[in-house]
Amino acid sequence: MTDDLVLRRQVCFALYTASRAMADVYRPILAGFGLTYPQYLVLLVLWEGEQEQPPTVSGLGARLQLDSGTLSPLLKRLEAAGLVVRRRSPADERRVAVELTPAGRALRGRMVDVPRQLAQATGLSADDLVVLRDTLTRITRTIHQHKEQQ
Amino acid sequence: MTDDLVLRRQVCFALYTASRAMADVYRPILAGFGLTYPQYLVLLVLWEGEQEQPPTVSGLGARLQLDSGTLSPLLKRLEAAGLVVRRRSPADERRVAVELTPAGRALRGRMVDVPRQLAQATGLSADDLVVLRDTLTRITRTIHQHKEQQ
DNA sequence: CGCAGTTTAGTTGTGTACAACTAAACTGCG
DNA sequence: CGCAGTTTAGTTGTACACAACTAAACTGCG
Repeated sequence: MTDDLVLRRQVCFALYTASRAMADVYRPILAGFGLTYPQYLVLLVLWEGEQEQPPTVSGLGARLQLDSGTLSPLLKRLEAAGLVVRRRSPADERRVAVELTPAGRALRGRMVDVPRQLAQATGLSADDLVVLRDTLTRITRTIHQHKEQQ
Repeated sequence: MTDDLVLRRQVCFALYTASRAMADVYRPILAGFGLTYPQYLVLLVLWEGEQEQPPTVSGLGARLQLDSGTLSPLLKRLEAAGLVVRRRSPADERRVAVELTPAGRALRGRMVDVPRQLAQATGLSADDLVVLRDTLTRITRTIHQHKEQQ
């Protein structure tokens, strides 16, 4: 059916628009901390792993589904902002460990309220957000699994 | 609770990742037609409005939630590809109408199978895709409505 | 040990996104 | 009519994304 080539029927359009609408909500909140949306995601990963070994660039990439072409300049900017340092691994000099600075660690404390602010700014209930998140996570996993099977 | 600052709990991350995973599925399919994902969305709008007046740049922007900073260079590339022409409105010379060329119209016929290919490539059922799309559309509308109320 | 093949981070080039700005064209009020 | 204010598309600058490539470092097989 040629009717399928209609904008409002496309899942891609729905996802694309929803993702940018959500980014619009985050942007002003994160701008208050001098961060972009992907930079915030990198910091979330680093804050999570505080007791473990600091992740490498490719480790961050595996977590966020981003390659070095995106992460290298992004990390350079986080380093310039004084939030992280990059250190070549002595054991394997191809690897670069990304570590939080004291300022990067301290930033977490100032951002604990961000998830609540976000939920408030979207006008969505906590339950709605949880259902949406879980649906999306399932969909993403399905796509990735299906890709690997080819 | 500081636990909220955990990657997998963030709706932004779920949306961001799902959107890019879906783009990964579309990319090779659209590349076969020499198109990017946003270029395809612009064509969907143009194909839909074939009997009406051709939309202006801002009309396309309203439909896709994109501004001239994004659309102007994108349309320039579609024009270079021979798929659209841009024409200053004689009645109001600020406006630029975006029209399909015969090649742009013909492309639709060659792309009728794309939605089916996509559904196949995601490994999701038609029902899953419909539910996802409707959930996302609802969420996006909620965010936009909430923003206007401020 | 030696070296082909792989892994890793970074660079380059293209194409979005979006904020801030510009310039041209229109509108309406006095 | 005249011009302040608005609308419209385009430009500039910054920051992702991602493909393709590069160079350095490691690995394992012969």
